[in-house]
Order: sequence, then C-alpha cells, then structure tokens
Amino acid sequence: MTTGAVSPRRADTRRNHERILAAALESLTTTGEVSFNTIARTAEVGVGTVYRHFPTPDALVLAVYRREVQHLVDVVPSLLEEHTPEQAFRVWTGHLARYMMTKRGLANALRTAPTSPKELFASASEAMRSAISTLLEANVQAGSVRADLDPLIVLRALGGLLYLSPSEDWQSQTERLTDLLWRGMRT
Amino acid sequence: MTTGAVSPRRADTRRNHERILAAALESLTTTGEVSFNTIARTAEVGVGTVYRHFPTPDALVLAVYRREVQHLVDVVPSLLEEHTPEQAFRVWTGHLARYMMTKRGLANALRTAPTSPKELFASASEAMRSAISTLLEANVQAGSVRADLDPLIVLRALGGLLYLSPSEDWQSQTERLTDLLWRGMRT
Amino acid sequence: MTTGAVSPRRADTRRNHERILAAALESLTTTGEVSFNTIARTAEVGVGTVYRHFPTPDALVLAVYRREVQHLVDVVPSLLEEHTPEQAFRVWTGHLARYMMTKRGLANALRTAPTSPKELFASASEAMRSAISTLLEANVQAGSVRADLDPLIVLRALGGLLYLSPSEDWQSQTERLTDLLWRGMRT
Amino acid sequence: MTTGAVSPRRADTRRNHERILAAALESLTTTGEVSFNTIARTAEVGVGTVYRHFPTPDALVLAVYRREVQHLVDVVPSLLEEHTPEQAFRVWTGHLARYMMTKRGLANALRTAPTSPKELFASASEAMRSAISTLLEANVQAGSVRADLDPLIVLRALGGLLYLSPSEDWQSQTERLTDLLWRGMRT
DNA sequence: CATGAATGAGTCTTCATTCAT
DNA sequence: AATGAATGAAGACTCATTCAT
Repeated sequence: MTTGAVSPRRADTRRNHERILAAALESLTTTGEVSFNTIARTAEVGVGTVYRHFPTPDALVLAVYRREVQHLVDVVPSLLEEHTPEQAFRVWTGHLARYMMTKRGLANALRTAPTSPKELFASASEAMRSAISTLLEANVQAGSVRADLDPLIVLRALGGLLYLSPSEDWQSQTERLTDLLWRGMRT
Repeated sequence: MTTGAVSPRRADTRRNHERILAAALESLTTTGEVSFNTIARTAEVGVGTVYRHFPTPDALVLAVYRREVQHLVDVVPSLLEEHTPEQAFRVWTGHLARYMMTKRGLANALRTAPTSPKELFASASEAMRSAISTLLEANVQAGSVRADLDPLIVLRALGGLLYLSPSEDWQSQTERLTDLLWRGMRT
Repeated sequence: MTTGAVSPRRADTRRNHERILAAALESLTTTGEVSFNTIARTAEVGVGTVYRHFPTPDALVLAVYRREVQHLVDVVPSLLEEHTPEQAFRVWTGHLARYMMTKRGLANALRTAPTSPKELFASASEAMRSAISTLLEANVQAGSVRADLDPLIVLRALGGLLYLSPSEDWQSQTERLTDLLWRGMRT
Repeated sequence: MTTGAVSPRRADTRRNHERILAAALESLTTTGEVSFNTIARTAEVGVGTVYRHFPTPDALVLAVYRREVQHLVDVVPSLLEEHTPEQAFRVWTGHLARYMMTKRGLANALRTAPTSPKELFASASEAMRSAISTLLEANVQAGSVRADLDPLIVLRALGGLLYLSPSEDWQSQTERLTDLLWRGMRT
C-alpha cells in the first residue's frame, strides 16, 4: 500500500538469509557441524526457513565457503599496492594461515563434504588459485620468482598451514614455512 | 585372574582386539565413519566388547592411527639403505602421498577428532617428525640439504599432499611439490 | 463486494478454481496424495489461494470426487438409449471398473478421508446410487431383474471392482463378477 | 544363572514384540496411521526397539495383517463342523463384514501400502482365497452351489463389505448382499 | 483477493551408550 | 568378559497452516 518504505516482508527475508549464514559460519568455525536444526535455533528462524533458503546442507556450506574465501581473494590487490611483490606474497600467506586457523571447522567441513566436492572446488579452489596466480605474476614481473611455477603446486605447498593450531607458535611457523617455500620459488 | 598361564579367554580377547582394529581401519579408509555399532557388526563382536577394548571412539581412532603411521616410519631405514639420501627423501614423499590418498578417511577422521587432538598428535605426529628427521639427517650428512631445517616445517610443507585426490595426476603433482620443496631445502 | 457486475477479478478467481481442481485430480490419480503445497505449485497459485477456495483438504477431495463421479452418472442415459437394459447394466459396470482402475488414488483418498466421511458419501455415494437406480428401473420395466433390489446393495456388490489392478486381467474379471451378480439379480 | 526360569531378558524381548504388534493394530484400526514414534510411545518402548523388531513400516503392517487375516482363515473349519455348508458360508461373510468394519484402518493401510503390494497379497490374499475355496468346495459337495465358481470372483464380490460403516445397518446389509450373491452362486 | 515466506509440530531414521543376562 | 537388546537424544526433512504484504 505504501510506496516509500521497503516492504517489511522483504526485509525479513533478507535478514533471515543473513542470520542463517551467520549462524552457519559460527557453527562451522566452532564445532564444524552444520545441523539445520541447530542453525535454525541459533538464527532464531524455523527449520523450514533454512530449507527454503538452502535446499541441502551442502548448499549452505558452499555459500558460507564462497563468502569466506572471497575475503582472501579480495585482499590481494591492496596487498600488491602497499607492498613489494615479495612482501605481498609473504603477508598473504600470513592471512591464509590466520584464516585457516580461524576457520578450521569450515576447512574440515569442506574436505568431508559428502556430495559434489567437484562443484565446491571448481569455484572455491579456483578462486584461491587465481589469487595466488596474481601474486606470482607480480613476482615474476619483478624478477623475484621463477616463471614456471604452477600456482596449484604453490597452493598445495601452503596446504600445510591447515595443520597449524592456535596453541602453537603458528606465526613463527608460518614464516618459516613461507621462507622454505620462497627459497624454492625464487629465481 | 592368573598371570602365569595364557588362558583361552586371553586368546579370544586378543583376537577380538585385532578384529576390531581391522574393522575400524576398513571403515575409516572407506566411509570415514567410526560407528561403534557398525564396527561391532563387521568385527562380529558385540558392541559392548568394542566398548570394553576402546572406551571412546577417539581411543579407537587413535589406536588405528598409531598403527598406520608406523608403516611410514618403518619404511625409512630400508629406503636409506637402498637409495642415496636425496632419492630416499623423494621416494618417501611418494609413500606419504600414496598413504594420504589411500587413508583419506583416516586423515579426515583425525582432523575432525573432536577431543584430545593433543594426545593424538603427541604420539602420531611425533612419529612422523622423527621419520622425516632421520631422512633429513642423512641428507645433511651427505651435504645435500641445509643443516638448519626443522623437520616439523618440512612435514607441514608436505601437508599439501593431503589435498591430492586419486582422480587427479597425483604422481606428477607429488613430484613437482617435492621438487619445489627440495629447491628450498638444499644447500 | 458488488453483485451486479462480473469483475475481471471474478474471472481470475474462476480460473484459479479450475486450475486447483485440475491439479488436485492429477495428484490424486497419480500419487494419491493431496498436499496443498504441492497442489499450489502445480496449479501455479499461492498456497493461500488454495486455502481460500477450499478450507480443508477434505473439502478439496470432496469437490474433485463429486466432479468425477458425475461422469459415471452422466453416461447412464445414453447407455439406455443405445442398448437393451441388461446390456446397459453390463456396459456400465465396465465403465465403473475402468473408472476405479484409473482413479485408484482418488478412491483410496476417499476411503482414508479422516473426517466427515458422512458428507462425502451423502453426496457422492448418493449420485452413484441414483445412477444404478436408473439402470435397475429400466431392467425392472423390461422384466429382466427382480423388482425388490436395493440399488445400494448392488453398488456394494460392485465394490469388489475396486480391487482390480491394471496388471491383472481386469476385463474378464469384471465380466465374470457382473455375470455372478446378474444371476442373483434376474427374475 | 538359574535354569528353571526363562531368562528375563528373553521375556522382555518377546513381550516387546507383542506390545508393538498390539500398539500397531490399535493404531491401524483407529487412525489408520503407523507412525513408528507414536507406536513406540504407545507400546512404551524406545523407537529403536521398534526398528529392531520391524525394519520398515511395511514390515510392521504386514505382520499385523498376516496375524489378523489368519483369524478369518482359522475360523472356517469350525464353521463347517457346526453348520451346513450354506450356513457356514453365510456366517463367514458375517465374520468378514465385522472384520472389515473393525479393521477399517488396516484395510486402508493395506490398499495404500506403498511397497511390495505383491508380497503382501501373495500371502494374505491367497489365505483369504483358500478360506473361501474351502467353503465353496463344501457347498459344491452338498450340491448347493455351482461347481464352476472362481473363489477369487466371489472374494471380489464380497469386497463391497469394505464400504460398510458401523453407523449404518451393516448387519442387514451384509445379509442382503450375501443373499444377492448366493442367488448367483447356487445351482 | 492472491501470494508465498515463515513457522514449527511431527515423522523417519541413525547411533552412542547402557545394562541385563 | 562377551553379548546384543533396549533406550532415547538428535538430526534430516515434510507439510499443514498462518500471516504480512
């Protein structure tokens, strides 16, 4: 009836979407589980609402994943602006390590995703690969690393960061792992 | 009750222990699940028996894990006898990759083990560390790698092998990852 | 609000009514279920609209039922024009059997209708009874059946046709059942 | 430990089986539903126990069904001992009508049984057919009915008894239906 | 009036854990 | 010690019904 205001119903829907994603992220980063019932309870919506927004648990995990991975991708340009290519790479591995540590549950959920790990990685892993690719290209331009590096291999080499646990001296370990890797990468 | 004689009972018990471990390993490497009921069924013992042998699911996973990791540790000496130190290291990473690929379910279970990741790594990760340590020492002796490498860092760098999936060209990827790493390790 | 003019709204409403009935019929004859949500989806209207047109699932089933049964009632006059009374009866039982077989889901839904089986039969069963009544009267006039037959009893005797399944030799079974019944009915 | 008494555990199990069947029968004859949760609640056992005894809802319905149908089959011999063949048949249809009326929910559940209607009828319908067959044979021997009657057709003709509802004058209707049928059956 | 998002009760099913034998 | 039946909490999912727009 009114024209000025955004319809409350519409607002509810959007807010629900947000709340569900937030609840799912929290659940994934803490327990690593994605019980629709629990998420509904946390987000304070009905279970049916969760199902309306995300047909399957996988779809929900995927949505959370995409969103989170995007953070790592988005930070690359600014890193390259503010640092030398080499520094940018090193700082980014720090981001990656921190991300891995915080989102442990998420990482696990991704690995154990029962269905369509294909689609999952097709999009997410590709995003990561392109982020690394950009960093490598900048370094190749600067002459600091070899030109024949496969971003995927570098990504795999960084995979060990997944093992880091908050209790250990992860900062130092990350640096040392990056050092080791860098020695193997440089010209 | 008695300690001197090996009672027939004792034999049964030992056999049960074996069967449970075998069933758990199979379950972990295939489905990645460790349902006590399922394992009991596979091992052809009662659930109660499984509980008697392993108080918690974690204890069972840990036991399986220890056993499996031992294989990777045990192979080191013979590798060093039959190959140059560098070759030994490279061949061992191949073993590691194959192991990771075969025991995917196990690896996942380990990562998602809800409790006591401490104890889990205290023993298992330590075993792996010592295996790498041995390989590194041989290479240091031969002058092929730097003397200041931390085995743990190298182990982390190899962690990316966990991502490999059977469908991909994992052999080539393993070699390339090892190459990259080796460049960073050598003198 | 107004009664004199046929509003465009009215047209929409009538069309919706039709679509809902059509969707319900299809659902009943195929799956035998009457999920309002599913029906709404099939009819391409909102659930609320279905509720507006039919207050309860029963009301909807009843409406579909009435409509379908009418087919069996409407065919009687023409049968009596084109056949002898006895043949008309026999042909009609064939119609009945085919109808039962096609609308199996409908028949089941009717039987399991949780509430108001009263109202359900008050109208639908009455229509069937009158159809049979007409057929019997013609036969009484022709002197081929006894005059003291209760149409309801005859209807019940034909109820066995409900059991027929498409896979069996239902045509022959219908004829034999009709034969048996006819022997009991004739003068 | 004791030898004289049947082990209590064994007794519990058997008692549970009974209670579940009883609860299922009640549920089927009243609401026509077979919710495992509800049945467990009624029988005062855990849901898991119901699952242990009956793997699927169908298996439970089937078990109840077999049991109930058996009653109708078992009564035949005594009827033939105490009555003339014709009377036996008429009394049996009375039993059938009463059974149908009481077990309405059961009958419905049977018709709508989603899976394996095959197996269901292979056993149950066959039992019914043989019951009627016995009654017919006795009558053929006594010369009261024709020898070429197909028990299955007679069973179908009696199917109309399913329609009877307790509120109506079902006794009289049953008799009249049987009369009509008998006229068609006799020599 | 029509729409369809939201709700939540209720069903199915699995599985860790207990415990009587 | 071994067994496995029993239990029930918990998760997945459906669907009737309400209600804001």
